[in-house]
Amino acid sequence: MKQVTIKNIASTLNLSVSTVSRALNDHPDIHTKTKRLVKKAAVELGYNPNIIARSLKSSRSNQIGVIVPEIRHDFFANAISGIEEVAYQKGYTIIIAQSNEQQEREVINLNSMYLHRVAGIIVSISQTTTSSSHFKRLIERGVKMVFFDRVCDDLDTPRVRVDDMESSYKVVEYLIKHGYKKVIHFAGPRTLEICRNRRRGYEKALKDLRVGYEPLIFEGGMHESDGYNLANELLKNGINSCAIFAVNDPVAVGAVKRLKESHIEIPGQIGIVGFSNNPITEMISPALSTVDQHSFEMGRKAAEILIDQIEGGKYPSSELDIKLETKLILREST
Amino acid sequence: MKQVTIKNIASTLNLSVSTVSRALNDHPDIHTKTKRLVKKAAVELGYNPNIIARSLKSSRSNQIGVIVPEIRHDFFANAISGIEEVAYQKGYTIIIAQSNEQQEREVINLNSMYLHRVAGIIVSISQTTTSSSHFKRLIERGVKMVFFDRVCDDLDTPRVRVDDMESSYKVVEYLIKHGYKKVIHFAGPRTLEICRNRRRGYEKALKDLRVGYEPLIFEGGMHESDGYNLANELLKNGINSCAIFAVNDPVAVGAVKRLKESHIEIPGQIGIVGFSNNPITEMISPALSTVDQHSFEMGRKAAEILIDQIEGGKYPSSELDIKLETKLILREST
DNA sequence: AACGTTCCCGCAAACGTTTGCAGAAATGAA
DNA sequence: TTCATTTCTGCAAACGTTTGCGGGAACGTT
Repeated sequence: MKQVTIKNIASTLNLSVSTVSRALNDHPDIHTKTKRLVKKAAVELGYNPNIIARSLKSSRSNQIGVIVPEIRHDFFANAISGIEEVAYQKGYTIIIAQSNEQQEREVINLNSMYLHRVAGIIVSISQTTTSSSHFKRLIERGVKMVFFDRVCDDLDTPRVRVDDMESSYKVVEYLIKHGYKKVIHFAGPRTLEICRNRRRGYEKALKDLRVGYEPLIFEGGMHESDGYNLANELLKNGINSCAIFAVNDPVAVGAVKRLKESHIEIPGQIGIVGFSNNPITEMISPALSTVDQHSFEMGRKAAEILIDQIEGGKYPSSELDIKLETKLILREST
Repeated sequence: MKQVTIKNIASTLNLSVSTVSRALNDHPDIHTKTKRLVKKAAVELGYNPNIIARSLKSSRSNQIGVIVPEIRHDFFANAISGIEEVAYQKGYTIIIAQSNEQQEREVINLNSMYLHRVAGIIVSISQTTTSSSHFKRLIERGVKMVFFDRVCDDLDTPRVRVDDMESSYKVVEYLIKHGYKKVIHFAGPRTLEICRNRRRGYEKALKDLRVGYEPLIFEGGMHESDGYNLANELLKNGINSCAIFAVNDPVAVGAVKRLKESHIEIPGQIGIVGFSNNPITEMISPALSTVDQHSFEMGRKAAEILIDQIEGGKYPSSELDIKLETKLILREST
């Protein structure tokens, strides 16, 4: 079935294409009687505007690109849900792509979005991203970009995140002040600023509270398997009395798995805290203490800022560095 | 910075636009020397094709629309991840929208995707969807559509799902044969075919195995809060020795929550089984028995079929009703 | 009645790419 | 050298919409 276009309406009503277009768009130059006629015919003929044609005329689309490491990851799924909510309300659609923690795929995804002339892009970078040149290139071409959670610290774009350093400082402070003789950090990759900052917060808390021992840091990735492996390493080192501050919930959950396998009492022998507040943390046994970073809200905020940028809003991009409040949620694992 | 177009390359090389376009697309009519010149100039000038213009010319895009009830729901996040993997490999991008379990929003999302002239659409319907006319309308206009998991049973389109009836039959059969004197079903809304089929499997198993009691069905929604409320109702009815077969994992998890609040022994007093195999089921205590329906694979399969349809593949749409194998995973809750 | 102003509509270019068809140049055979 | 065929490139329309600008009709004033 052929699609109905403005041309069809025009020839049906013996009007010109431009008159029909203006009538459909309520242009003041068009007589109200003509407008009524055109709109009625549009409904009768089943006319639907072609967004592709509109986008070509304006040289850009009403689409927002979203690039995250993994869609299935709770935190990112929640953030995407928040982004979609705002985009839907403001008349934008979302193109989504995952980098699978690979910088090369991130580059391909970014280029694809550029080729689609998206209105703007929201990104949380992969854990292997070591250069921001692919982002820089598009920013230089005028593409609006907002980063959330995992950001590039050398780019002058809006960012939505939490104060990772302060939040992890508070976690470690809490652990120390509640009797844990030793606090260990399961860190993430240094390529990620959130990991560097969470690590800094850990180190600063130890220093400020004069714990009298050197920082004990185990470094791995951001997945359950990493937490599992680091806990394994911990046990191999004969450490079975401490608190663990894990870089995120999946790592914490993986560690819990391994500790339970060795019948380590949580929190009796080893306490553990994650970061994110994924739904799973409430349900595992023991229920996991964690830092809530409001992923849905983070997504919403990122979308609001990006759309404000796209629509020529009030804020210059270099003035936006939104830090959402976090909240330490204490459950059974501490 | 203005975008470089074929026109810029053409005027730089003193060639026509059509020659440049053909050279870039390796058209056999163009001399290889000319092709080399054009490609070199394209790189030097920083040319990027405009996908919008291409899409206008072909009257459609290389985009796949995906509509799910909720992005943040583990099952859907996994399925979307699987869809994106295949789409990425086959050179498609994904527009994503969530219906938030509302038929009206589903209609709006569908129309938006039509206006964007997506190449095809993958859908899992909302739990309030009672009519398929909005899908029918687009199918009649030639839009390729594939449903997964929650399908419309009156549409002649490809579907990817599991055999819900058979799978739930096996669950109930297992529960009965392993000593549960009474098996109760926490059902989902009847508007969803998966819920009706899971319920049918439950009823058929009871009948076939001549349990001597009537089906005991509590009906609610598909979320944790529904499971919590239904468990509350169960306890209020004074039932504290049985097995529960829940329509999906969130409902099962919600029920577990409520039962633990009342210090009911799982599986000692009440056994419980979910459906899906979300990651959370492995981690809660007790670890939840469930039916694995391979959500990532379901997404992959739906995308493969849709792209095959788009690219004029081998299978007529009315011959495709893919049932993925399920697997009963026994954990601590039974 | 004439003239100036306003209203209403149409022409045509533009956005960037693709492609059917035509024509000029090159090539080979007679 | 001439003619037929092949090669290579260009013209221009098309996709569907938007919009600057121009012109004819209607209207109001003198």
